[in-house]
Amino acid sequence: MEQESRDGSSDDPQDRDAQRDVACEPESPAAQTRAEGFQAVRDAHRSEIAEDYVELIQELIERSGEARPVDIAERMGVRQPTVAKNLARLQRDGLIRRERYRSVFLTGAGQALADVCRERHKIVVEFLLGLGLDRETAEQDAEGIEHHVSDRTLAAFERAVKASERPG
Amino acid sequence: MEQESRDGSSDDPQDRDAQRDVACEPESPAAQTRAEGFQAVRDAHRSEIAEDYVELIQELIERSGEARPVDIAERMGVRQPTVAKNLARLQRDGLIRRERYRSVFLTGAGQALADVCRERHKIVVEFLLGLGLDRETAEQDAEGIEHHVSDRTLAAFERAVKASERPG
DNA sequence: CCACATAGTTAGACGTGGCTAAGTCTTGAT
DNA sequence: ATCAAGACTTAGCCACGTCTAACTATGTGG
Repeated sequence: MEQESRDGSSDDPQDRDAQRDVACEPESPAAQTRAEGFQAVRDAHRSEIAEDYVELIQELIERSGEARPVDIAERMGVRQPTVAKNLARLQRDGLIRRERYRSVFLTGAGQALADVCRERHKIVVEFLLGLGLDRETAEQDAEGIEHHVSDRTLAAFERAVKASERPG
Repeated sequence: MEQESRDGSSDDPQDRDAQRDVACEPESPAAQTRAEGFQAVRDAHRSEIAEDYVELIQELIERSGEARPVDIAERMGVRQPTVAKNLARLQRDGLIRRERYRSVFLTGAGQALADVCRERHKIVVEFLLGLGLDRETAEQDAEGIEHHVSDRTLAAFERAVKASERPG
């Protein structure tokens, strides 16, 4: 999606900081790590919409037999043309299948992504509930948090949930 | 093919609305709440950049006496023109002060925002550390998570941190 | 069979947030 | 005092994700 021009090349355009001495320790390896963190957050943002949509589509299909753009729009809190554009991107990325004026269906890839997201969402919600939060807060915060939870952190959440489930 | 998979009846257009009514009563309140959640996430995204920048600017000023665009760019992992654009928006929004070809300074509002963000960041990191995560994972995940933590959830995190600090 | 309501699409605008290329300003060495 | 290097800006590109307005398709009912 973004520019792929910064991958395997030798000339690293990012470290022109050889002359930075006094201000911030030579070569600042901390800055490097930090930059990667921000990069990861930006990457996560790019997949958020896809994840939210496939998760919702899966749920709609299960609950009512089909996923109509108008229902997606209502639940996402956006207008229909917004849904149309986003669905076009999802289709381009091979996550959904559709025909004009018809409902939306998940491809194998879309289904797989939806499964992962649903599981992760469930863990995050249960974890937050375990912290003593009310269901609504847990659900809403999970919506934002779930896309930024690394595998390690998710595992830690799961551990905590399991631990509180059998407190003995 | 999938069109038939909704419930077995061929292409009866009537059961579409029938199912809809059953599955999610008109004007469904659940969908409403959900939509608000997604809206909140979108709102959070819009403030993320501002928060990350003021936090970083505050830190740079404290550690080296000034915040130069080139250093911001390095730590954010983006190019200088990107920083320039974002700083222009920050200035427009009254969070920073600057003159051409000079370093950046926080306004009162920017300082206040930075303080809040720093505190919140600290709580989230400590909370994640308390879960048994290594520092690097905690820092990186906190970067993504912190912008999506409601006051209630932050309070719950803080409680958990305090509880584990004095384990009894 | 036609008309109307609703679902879906298209076109076009706007702001964000990345990028490169190329220009301008500042500053420190000579 | 000059001049080169590095910091900063400008201009222009692109994709995303939102919107409104207006058009088209579908299908129900008179």
